[in-house]
Amino acid sequence: MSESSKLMQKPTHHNCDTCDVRHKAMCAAVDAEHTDQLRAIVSHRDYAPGQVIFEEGDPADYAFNISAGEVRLCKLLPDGRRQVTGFLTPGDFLGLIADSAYAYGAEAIGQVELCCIQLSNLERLLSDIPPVREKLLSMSRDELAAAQEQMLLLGRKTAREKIVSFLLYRHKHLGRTEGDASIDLPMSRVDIADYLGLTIETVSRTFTALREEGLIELPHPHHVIFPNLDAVRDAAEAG
Amino acid sequence: MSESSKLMQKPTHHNCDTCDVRHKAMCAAVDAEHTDQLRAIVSHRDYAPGQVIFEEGDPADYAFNISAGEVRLCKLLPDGRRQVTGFLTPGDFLGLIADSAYAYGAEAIGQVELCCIQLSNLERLLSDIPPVREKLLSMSRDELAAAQEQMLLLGRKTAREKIVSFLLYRHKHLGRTEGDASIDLPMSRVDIADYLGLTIETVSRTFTALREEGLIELPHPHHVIFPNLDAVRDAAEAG
DNA sequence: CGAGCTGTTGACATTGCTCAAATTTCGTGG
DNA sequence: CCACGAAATTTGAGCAATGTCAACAGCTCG
Repeated sequence: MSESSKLMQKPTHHNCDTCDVRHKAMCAAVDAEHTDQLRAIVSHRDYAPGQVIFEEGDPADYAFNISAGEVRLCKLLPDGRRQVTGFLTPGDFLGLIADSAYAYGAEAIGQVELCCIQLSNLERLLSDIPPVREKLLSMSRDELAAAQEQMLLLGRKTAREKIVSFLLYRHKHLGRTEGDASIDLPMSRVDIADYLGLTIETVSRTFTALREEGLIELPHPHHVIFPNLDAVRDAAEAG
Repeated sequence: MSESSKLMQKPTHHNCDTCDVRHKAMCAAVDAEHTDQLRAIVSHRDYAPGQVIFEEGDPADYAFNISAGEVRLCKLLPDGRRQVTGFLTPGDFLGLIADSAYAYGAEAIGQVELCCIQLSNLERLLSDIPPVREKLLSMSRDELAAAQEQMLLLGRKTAREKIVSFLLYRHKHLGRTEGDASIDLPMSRVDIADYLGLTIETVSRTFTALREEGLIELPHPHHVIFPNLDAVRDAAEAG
């Protein structure tokens, strides 16, 4: 199924101590005393835009943490219809395993850096350092809550509400600085459509409609400015 | 928000040793030596059909295991639109917590029996018996994989495919005996519609269409017979 | 400068929704 | 066991949101 893993660029070693996302990632639960053990078992890999990290159903050998860039998770139907089940950002854990195979495919959106851990090593880490398992459990709890929220969006929100919810989510969780009322959308319209259960045309038309109403500005298809954040919040669920 | 928890019927004590679902539930990871500890902290409660177990946003004090019956998980939009994010069956864990509040509401579908554990006790159990944390992690992995699958269904499948996938899922996971090509649907059409992101009319019409095509028999709205399981499987994702 | 990709816009088709009414099921009491 | 009323389900007719197909525009890269 996947030659993809062989296409990975060659491993490079980075330093866990200076890792930008250490505080957000699973590794935050590794105390100073075990950092050597952690450093010994992780490696780093870079991916080019669009590159496949692994495909759904591939035998799972590694788990990953996102160090930089953004990753899309995809599930496919036999006829090619695609659902993007999530976008991962730095600090997120990557590698949901069901029956020792990946439960979704993962692809780099832009340039991506991953921190890789072989599963056998991860399991040893989990038994050696109880807080890591706790951290992982708490992270999957959060992920599950996010999945429930996404089901509500997919099943019951209108196209407009889907787009607005998506934009607000990005702003809330990935806003650069406190006062910055703007967000980047590194992914394509196809990715957004497949994430929200829409077509690219509907996504595009909805962006245009929101722009014409003055709810957003679109200086560039991948950058959104909110002139009035509260007005956008009103549009999210109030119909 | 919720007077519901006060409406619970009075706790009764059952025996963990004779528990029907012990092998499927979280408790399976509790070894014989710790069963006393387990028995000491669990209680049982019964719920009548339709009764609210807890609501989304309620402060979370208890976690549950389903002992008998079926439970629906619900999320609501301010205007009343509802998404059923899952149906839980005996052995399932209930009580996803985000920020010390329940992430969804839970309601009994038919008569339900729950095994209840106070969260503080559950946490003690988790630290005392490492395999329990492992089991819980593995259960939430499964749940997350199921959630991804449901996103694919909600975002990309047609009404017909949604219904067929739903029926096949029930058959695969809840079929009574090996050869039994029939399933029960204890929940209402409203529940099914809200689970699949459809309206009750569409659900009903789709059932009728499947019946007229001979793919299913409907001796009763809550019982489905599959005269030819393979034909149904073909209809699931092949468009 | 032209090819190709991504995004936008337009015209039309269709799935699934809305509103309304008929029918079946089910609980209750006689 | 049967009758009655309420609730759940099914069916019908028309409609609207969103999808499909097609053309066009803007940008990037060679």
